[in-house]
Amino acid sequence: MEENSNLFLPEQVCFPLYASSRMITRLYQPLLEAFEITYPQYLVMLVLWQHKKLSVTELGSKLFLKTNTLTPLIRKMKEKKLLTKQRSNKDERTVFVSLTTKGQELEEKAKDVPKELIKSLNMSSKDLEDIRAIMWRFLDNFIETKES
Amino acid sequence: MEENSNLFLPEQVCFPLYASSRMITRLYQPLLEAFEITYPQYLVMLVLWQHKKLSVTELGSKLFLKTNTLTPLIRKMKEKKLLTKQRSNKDERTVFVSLTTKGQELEEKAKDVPKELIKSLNMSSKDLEDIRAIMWRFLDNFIETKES
DNA sequence: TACAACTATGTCTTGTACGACATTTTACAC
DNA sequence: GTGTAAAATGTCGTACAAGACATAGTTGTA
Repeated sequence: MEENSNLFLPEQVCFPLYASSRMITRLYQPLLEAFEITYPQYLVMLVLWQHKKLSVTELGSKLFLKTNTLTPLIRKMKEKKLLTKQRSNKDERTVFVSLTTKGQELEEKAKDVPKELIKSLNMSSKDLEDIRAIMWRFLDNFIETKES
Repeated sequence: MEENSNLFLPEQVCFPLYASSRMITRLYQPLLEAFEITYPQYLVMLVLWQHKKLSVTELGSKLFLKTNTLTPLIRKMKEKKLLTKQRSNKDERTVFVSLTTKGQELEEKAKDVPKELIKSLNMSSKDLEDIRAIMWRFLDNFIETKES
């Protein structure tokens, strides 16, 4: 009995995480619709609201995304006039990304998004805090391991 | 101070979950490479190993995927001779999916994947169990809420 | 029995992700 | 100084993921 119970879907650890992640992206959608941005684009905004000006690679290291994903993402956000690109003088390889006035103004307009999202998750405070702690623990360890 | 700390990336709950989910998919890759399947395709296999024969919609309800995602996924897996499609006699709208012999044989070959993956996650048993419990709690509640 | 509502599947389009690889620029060893 | 490795960005191809919508088949009901 139970010989292959490790192949049983409800026993899986990663599947519910994977599915939850997609469901959460769905929950963000109605909240971000008003600003005409997607969830990944919102994440880029979060980083830029905090750091003002970053290279594509720096942005990627914070979001765990490579440039081959970021380049088209940034292009679309540039088309929406949310940000601008500027090549570095010191190092011609580097491209800096920073917000336009429109992008900066979005911060104030979107300030209730996290609260609204948390509400729609309908999870206990303890579960939320546990998730946050465990997932960051995993990510921090993941980076370390990769850099060795 | 801290007026918009809720827009601070490290304070986010969903972002680390989103990023972790992607990193885990990367960790699965080397383990699934030998079987020439992707992680979403592996999830389909998990369901079929357990349930033998399902309609596309039933498969989708277990994986939280709609048919517009599953149809191309199933098509690729059919091309790989892992499964077959069969239209129902009772209800001509319904299409059943079931494994080929090759697909069934993969179960035995892939039986160590979960163990190997868990190892590569490098997380404590407690964290793993907490994640599993919390994420399933969220998903179960998510389904309920949607069905009302 | 019509026929409208519903259901199951699928197509089409848009938007991430990401591996493989190319290009340009910089840094570094000799 | 010069060639070579390394870094930063980007292109290309493949594979999900999901909204909008189309289509064929079924069901409930007037």
